[in-house]
Amino acid sequence: MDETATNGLPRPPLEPATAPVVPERPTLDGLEGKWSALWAESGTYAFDRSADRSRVFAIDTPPPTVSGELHLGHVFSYTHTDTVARYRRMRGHEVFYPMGFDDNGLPTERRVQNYYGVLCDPGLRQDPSFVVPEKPEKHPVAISRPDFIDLCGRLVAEDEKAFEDLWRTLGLSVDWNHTYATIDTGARRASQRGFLHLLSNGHAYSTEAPTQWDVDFQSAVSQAEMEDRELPGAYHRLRFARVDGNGAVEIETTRPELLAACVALVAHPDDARYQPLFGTTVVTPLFGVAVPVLAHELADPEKGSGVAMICTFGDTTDVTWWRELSLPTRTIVGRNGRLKPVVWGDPGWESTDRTAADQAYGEIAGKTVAQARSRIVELLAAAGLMVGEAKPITHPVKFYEKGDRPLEIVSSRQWYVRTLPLRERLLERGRQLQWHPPYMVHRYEAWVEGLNSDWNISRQRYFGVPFPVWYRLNDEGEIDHDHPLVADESRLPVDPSSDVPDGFLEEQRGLPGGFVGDPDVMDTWATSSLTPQIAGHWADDPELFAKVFPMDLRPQSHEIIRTWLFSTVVRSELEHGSLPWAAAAISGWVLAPSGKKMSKSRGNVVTPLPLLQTHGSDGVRYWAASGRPGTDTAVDEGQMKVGRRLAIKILNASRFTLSRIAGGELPGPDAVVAPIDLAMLGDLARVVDEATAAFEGYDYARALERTEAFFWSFCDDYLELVKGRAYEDPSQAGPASARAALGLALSVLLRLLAPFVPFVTEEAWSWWHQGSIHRAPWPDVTEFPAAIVRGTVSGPEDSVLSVVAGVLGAVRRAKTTAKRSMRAPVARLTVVDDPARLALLAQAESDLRDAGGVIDLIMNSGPPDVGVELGEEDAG
RNA sequence: GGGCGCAUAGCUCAGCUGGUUAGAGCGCAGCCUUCACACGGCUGAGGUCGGGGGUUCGAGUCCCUCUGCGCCCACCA
Repeated sequence: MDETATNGLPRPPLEPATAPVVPERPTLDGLEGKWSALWAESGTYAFDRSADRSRVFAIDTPPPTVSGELHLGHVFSYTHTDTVARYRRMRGHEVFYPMGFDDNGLPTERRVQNYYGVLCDPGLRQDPSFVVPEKPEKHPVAISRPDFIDLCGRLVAEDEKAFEDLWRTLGLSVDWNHTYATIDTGARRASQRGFLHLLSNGHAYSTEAPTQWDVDFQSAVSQAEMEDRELPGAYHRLRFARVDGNGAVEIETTRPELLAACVALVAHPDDARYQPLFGTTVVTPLFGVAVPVLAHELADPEKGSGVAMICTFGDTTDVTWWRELSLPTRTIVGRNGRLKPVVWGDPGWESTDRTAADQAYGEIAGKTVAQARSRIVELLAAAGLMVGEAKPITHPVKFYEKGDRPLEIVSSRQWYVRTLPLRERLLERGRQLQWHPPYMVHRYEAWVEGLNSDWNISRQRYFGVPFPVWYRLNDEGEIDHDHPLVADESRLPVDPSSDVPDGFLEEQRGLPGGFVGDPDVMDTWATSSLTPQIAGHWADDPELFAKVFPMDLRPQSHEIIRTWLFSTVVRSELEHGSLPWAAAAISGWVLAPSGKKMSKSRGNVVTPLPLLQTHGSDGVRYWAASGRPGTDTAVDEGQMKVGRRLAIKILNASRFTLSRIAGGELPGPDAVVAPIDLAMLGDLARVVDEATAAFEGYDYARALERTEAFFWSFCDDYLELVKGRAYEDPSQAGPASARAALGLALSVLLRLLAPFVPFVTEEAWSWWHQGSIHRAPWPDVTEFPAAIVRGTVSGPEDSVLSVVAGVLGAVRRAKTTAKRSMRAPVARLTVVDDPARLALLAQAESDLRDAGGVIDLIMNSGPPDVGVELGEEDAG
């Protein structure tokens, strides 16, 4: 049975059917528990690493964030991937389908702090006597980073168990021998190894630079983690006096509190109004700092008065101006979001009126940005330095996507990956990737083209992967950032807060002439950008990694194209010089039943477990698989009910079909000779072709739609038409044809449906087969009767089946109109049609008589019409 | 401001390279109960495809334009 399928891979063997053993009353109840346990026990989805590389289909499964619960969106998109995985497995691929858990990062860190009542102090040494607090203390206990990470690990282990249970209930065909967590040893090793390679190849660097900073989280934030929010603000018009005494320059600003950080004014070089001012000097109001008036193209003559004040740093434009115009640094906003103390008169803080400056600044020092803003406006107004009233506006302000207060730009030391020089190569890689749906490539391209800074990968947090580097301290105790001491790869993973660099002793930590560890951890994307390497055991199992990388498929949602997909492409390009996968399948979002996006703040998040219990896993999967690739889909319990009904129908139709073919040997495909049987199988063969083509393009929804439509017509019409004939003497050609066709159709249909409704198809399959349907071969045209293989069966337009089904429909309509039972006999059926169609009808005349209860059948040539005369029902 | 996507029966959506009277499911209405399935079956009534223009023998299906919705990006003066 080891045939080669059209994709060049050996087909899995199709076990011959066994004598059917069908339960009296089939039920969906308990199928999830029964089959998920059996699949686990028999390793149905275990990856065979001895498989040839060409057979491997590897999936870069998205690791869900473990903080909190899985929601229906997860069920939705993971089902999509699972249908593809199951299809690939049946087509002869050895599917590498791991599962990860994203437990690295801020959300986990916050939960641990609250759950255990602890705070991480990276300055502390690991305490060997540390015990897990039973209850959170009133005041948080400070603990070392290794102990903190240990607690994080404990907490997420519980979540991960719950996740795995849900995934098994849903029927994901994941290989549970291949799991990882983004904070586990393997992930830390891979992250640190990847980082060291970036460092040694010159792709990573650290520098002190203006950094987007969340003042609450006290951490840097990368471009990808930022979002705009519309916030009310106001334009304040301020007057800067010219030092030559020739009047004043008026500027407009939404951030008057940064006046003390002003380092220049700027206008567009072509702006005639300000050209005479370029090169002159003005003085800041209140603080009396002399600043130049400069020209730069980014200044917009249309905005405000056409002149902007450049502060260090109000926004990213300020950073650009500061860099390109080589301006001095005069920062006043601290990392805590409050205004830092400043001594006017010190170098860099020269003022024409030191006393006034001190007095004004004293009013705002120590205040938050928002508080300082109101106060400074009062001071300006009181001093008559504001022109007119503030003009309220609404404008976009940058936030950390998880943050509550606007980002500030502070100066700090960070690690960066050089992505800006890669733009062209990354665009090329984007074009090489197969996108499903194809238009999703635009999101990637827009992002790459819009990159305006290198990728900041360091975060000032604790629960994350530490940078595997230390720094020497000179004799004055100053840190030498330019010559990091790196860990040897064989030692990874290391934690520089507790591990010691080679050649040093723990006693030298923090002392002049000694060393300090890098205090930061990596951005969560710096780790998750390596999911193919982590899942494939790049750092510790090169043989496995060679089998699975580059992977075949990255499934993910569209909103993280700019983060996860992008960063994975970057890392793969820099580490391996290749794409990380051949294709990316982008799923849409699940919307609340109202059609709105689900979010915790809206309180419309739908949890999956009750739905799985109510509609069954197959029912929920059916709903999920009906959602087109890349399309946002609303939660629809109606669709789940339909899915459940389909599952029940599969059980009953299988049972019924098996009752017809039971008893005696099932004839092979070439026993199918009756025209109507061949017509049905011809239709089915086309469905196989369509479903296969759809799956090849990752269009699982289309595959399901075609298969399901056929299945219902199979039940409604074909089964009704042949159920009588199939019961007749099996040694006769007619009954043998029906039985062979029924057996083949059921086998093919169950296999076509298996990726979508794995539980019910496995159940029905088990009634007449050994082994799992999920390791059976995907249906193939070679299984069909030779007549169909050669394509001699006509299309659905004029098939025996379609003509007969049409007449059967007319008979049913007549019975319904007459309010009679479907079992009512038809005394006389008169079919008028053209001779060709009548000839087709004649080929299935006895099946039609059986199914319709037809006594007399008259066929006349003429304009199409069906006349039905109902008879009296037998008393008996 | 730029880009992408979507607008087809009451609802959720199919309709692939343009071709006979536009499809499905849900919902709705009616009918049929024990011989696969009431966790059911059968039948039916509902759209002229967001508006306008164009190409074509022919357009829901291609082009232009307008409108509405959603998303992504953009230098917050």
